[in-house]
Amino acid sequence: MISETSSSSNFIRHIISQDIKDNKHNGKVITRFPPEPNGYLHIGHAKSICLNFGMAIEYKGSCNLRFDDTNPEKESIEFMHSIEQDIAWLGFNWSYKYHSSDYFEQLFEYAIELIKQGNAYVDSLSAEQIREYRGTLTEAGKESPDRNRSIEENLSLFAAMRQGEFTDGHYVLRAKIDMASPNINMRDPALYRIKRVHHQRTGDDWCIYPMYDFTHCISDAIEGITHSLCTLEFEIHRPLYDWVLEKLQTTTQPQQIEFARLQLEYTVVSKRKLAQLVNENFVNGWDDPRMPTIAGLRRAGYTPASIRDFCERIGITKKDSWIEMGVLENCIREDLNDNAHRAMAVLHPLRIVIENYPNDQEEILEVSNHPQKPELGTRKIPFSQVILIEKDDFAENPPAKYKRLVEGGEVRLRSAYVIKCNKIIKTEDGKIIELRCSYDANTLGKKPEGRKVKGVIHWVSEHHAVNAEIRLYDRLFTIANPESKDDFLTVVNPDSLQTLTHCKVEASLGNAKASQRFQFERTGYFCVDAVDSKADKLVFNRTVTLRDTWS
RNA sequence: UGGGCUAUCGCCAAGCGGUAAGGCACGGGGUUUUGAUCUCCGCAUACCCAGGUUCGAAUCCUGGUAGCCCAGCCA
Repeated sequence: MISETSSSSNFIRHIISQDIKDNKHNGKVITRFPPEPNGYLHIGHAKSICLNFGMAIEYKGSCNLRFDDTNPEKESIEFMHSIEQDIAWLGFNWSYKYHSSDYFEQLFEYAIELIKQGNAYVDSLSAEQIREYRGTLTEAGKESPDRNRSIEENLSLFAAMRQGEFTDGHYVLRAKIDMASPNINMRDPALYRIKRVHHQRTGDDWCIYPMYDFTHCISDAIEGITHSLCTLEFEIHRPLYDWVLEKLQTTTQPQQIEFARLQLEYTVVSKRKLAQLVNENFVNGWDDPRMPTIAGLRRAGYTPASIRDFCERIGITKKDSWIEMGVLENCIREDLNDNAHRAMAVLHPLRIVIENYPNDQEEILEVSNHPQKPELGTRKIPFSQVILIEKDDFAENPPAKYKRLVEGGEVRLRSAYVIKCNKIIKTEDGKIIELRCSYDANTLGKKPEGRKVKGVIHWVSEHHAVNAEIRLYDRLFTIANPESKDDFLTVVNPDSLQTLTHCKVEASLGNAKASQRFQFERTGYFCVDAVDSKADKLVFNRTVTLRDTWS
């Protein structure tokens, strides 16, 4: 279970702390995470999950998972499964799992209660008419001719609605509030609609389904939720939330509190847009490592702890804000820097023959898995006459301050010897295909005598290295706010994925397990792709690069 | 121009009448067999603007300005 150490507070903690002090809700804290099962969870949901479960943990309360499944047209069991999996992966345990549909019968009874009070009525206006009658932001709406239908008639009509005696959309149950309210949500909002759609859980039991505004507050009350945390766009619904509970005199009165939703630079989070990226093949599925979905982040190699850390760092406020990508990246770097084992992988191999190293010799070097953490153990790395280094780590015409290998220069092979480049071998058309070097046998684990060697580069033994495919991912969009474009697809980054199929990784990586994470020294953090990597065909995804203060 | 909400460093964010925390980013020094990590230092006389109250205001009052949200039988 996750324990929370909070660095700075936020307004929701203030409210909850005060409520506990006042013994409101008998000092209890019960929250809920209420996703609609109509899509995959994304990083924005992670913020809400961390908040709701986090408050419950911090205040020794509880948090329910509640599927808000009142619109069967868009929802499915598959989405429920993925949502549960993602929450569990993030490290949270719900106290109870509920569905709004569990309450359909009670909701129906509550609706009848409202009708009996004279606070709801069955309306025969069409959707278009209701829109016209609603008025505008600056003009009051006008009352429906059905508004003063008798309670008895409303009761029998509503019962008939449930019995399936009317076609879809023929009637709607509405709250009777105030058609002149400056808050449009209070202008007799719809409570129930007729919709003959098979529900994933209740099957064909119902042909009328309750609306969000009616369902959510009552569901909260039924579960004894104390603090109903939701995003800012529901703020304007709060008077309705409170109205319903007040009229119904529910035994508990949950308090709705709104916070600003997460906006992350270089990403898009709307379901429609995410679906478009998948359907039009800009990415390879909902769990593509470039997607801001939890599944995508997981496949990219993000850890649950790093995402929780991110959610804690960005804070909770009511202010619209944009979080820079660097914050998320910093969180995963910090985690992986501490915990990922180091390894060597050559992405763009360049062959080196060490001429003074016996060609039939082979050494097994014992190398630390983490330079600062000996407790993470060691691994064995073979060294031999022919090795592979990164193309970039040799320069025929080096830029200023270049400290890797140059002709006639020396460089340290990480965890091995210092070598000197004696000769460049080129093809007829001038391409460098090989380097002839010599090594200083007296530099294994010790500094070379009489000179300083600044550069350190990674390498693998050609004969022992394992083939791997490495996928280099970059941000999916070329501008910070893709939503600001009329067509966000025009700002998709064409270079967001670079697939390298001829990489060579050190032998120890041959038995890496699915999803295992590593730091490939000097190049970044990578994880074994959970879907495509096979024993005979390793695939690594780049989670994030190392910080680079040089280029 | 109806109503609701918001405004503190490039990006986040504490602060709740006693004289601007922290993180990310950025700049610079040190350590280093990863140009990584680690470490040290620097980074808002100032809190959207203008008045006012107060010994004292980012915090209270008044008046502005800007941004976001609401007219689904979506959530």
